[in-house]
Amino acid sequence: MATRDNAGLDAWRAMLLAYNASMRAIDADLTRAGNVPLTWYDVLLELSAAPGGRLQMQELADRVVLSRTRVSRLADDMAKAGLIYKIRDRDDRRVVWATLTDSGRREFRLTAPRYLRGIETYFSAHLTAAEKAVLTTALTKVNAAHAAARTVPGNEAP
Amino acid sequence: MATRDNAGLDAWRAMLLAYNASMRAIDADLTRAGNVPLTWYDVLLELSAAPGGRLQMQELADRVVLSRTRVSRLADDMAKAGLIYKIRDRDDRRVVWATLTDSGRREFRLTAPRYLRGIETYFSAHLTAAEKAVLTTALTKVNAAHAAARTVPGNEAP
DNA sequence: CAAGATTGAAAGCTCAATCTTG
DNA sequence: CAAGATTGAGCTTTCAATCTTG
Repeated sequence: MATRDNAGLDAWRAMLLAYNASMRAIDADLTRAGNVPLTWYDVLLELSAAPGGRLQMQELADRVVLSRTRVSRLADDMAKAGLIYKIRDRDDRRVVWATLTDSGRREFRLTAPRYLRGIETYFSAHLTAAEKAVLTTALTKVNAAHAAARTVPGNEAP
Repeated sequence: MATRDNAGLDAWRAMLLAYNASMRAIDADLTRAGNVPLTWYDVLLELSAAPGGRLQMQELADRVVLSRTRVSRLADDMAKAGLIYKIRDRDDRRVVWATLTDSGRREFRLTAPRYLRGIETYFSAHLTAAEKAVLTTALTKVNAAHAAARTVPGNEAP
């Protein structure tokens, strides 16, 4: 028994291990080099990509792989470090905008190459072009399914 | 600039998101159903697969994706819950064996189907057979590289 | 009351230091 | 002194409760 569809399990197991090993190696390199931690980098990245270099806390949390709560504290720390600043919206005073400062932009430009090199060294270097392509399309489908599930929850407790 | 080799970065990004979304969904299902947390399940799994249902703390930590420290505490909690027991080796009294109890085996058999169903639902279901195969071979290569790096560190500080 | 965001308490996880045995 | 394992301290992350505004 239990010999049915090992393919899915094998793929899952491989991803689990690859993700953890690569992530730890990349993060260790960044830390060793005195760069900002990966979580901070992720925030800088998303803000850099956003129009005006700013994003609502809500949106930021959705883009970064962290809980809303965590992003709130993270943003406070980064604001204290001068990489971003937080400001309330004029019209809807419930929303808060996290905005990149010049210092934040500088830090992002400084860290990005190291981060990209880490991905290359610890991950991409071991893959062929065809494999990269398949990984991207396949895992993007998985993500799409989860994103759809978030939009249509439908299974809360009453 | 920076338009070179987006393929590796895209694949990385897709894996990051897919891993997190799937993992959270699977874990949430397990928790909601009153099963043991994923970390406990992983320990049960590795012990089940090990000859005699037992493993040194060291070996266990290597197989599970957690630090040695964490596994030590985890094993204590699981022992307190009666799922495993810890016992010193007779010959080399430095090593400790974590051993599955009957209760632990039962819990594993109970949780396994749910876990496998979670992987299927939140991950495998979105992939073709060909994609699963490529994911497995590709990511296994990544893992092999990291395993090799661990065996031959060679880059410590003096 | 609902939505956006933050805070308090607690669990998860890791690093460095320590204990014990070979 | 080195290897196996644990412990203390501290950071990270989350859940539930709270505050504020629409």
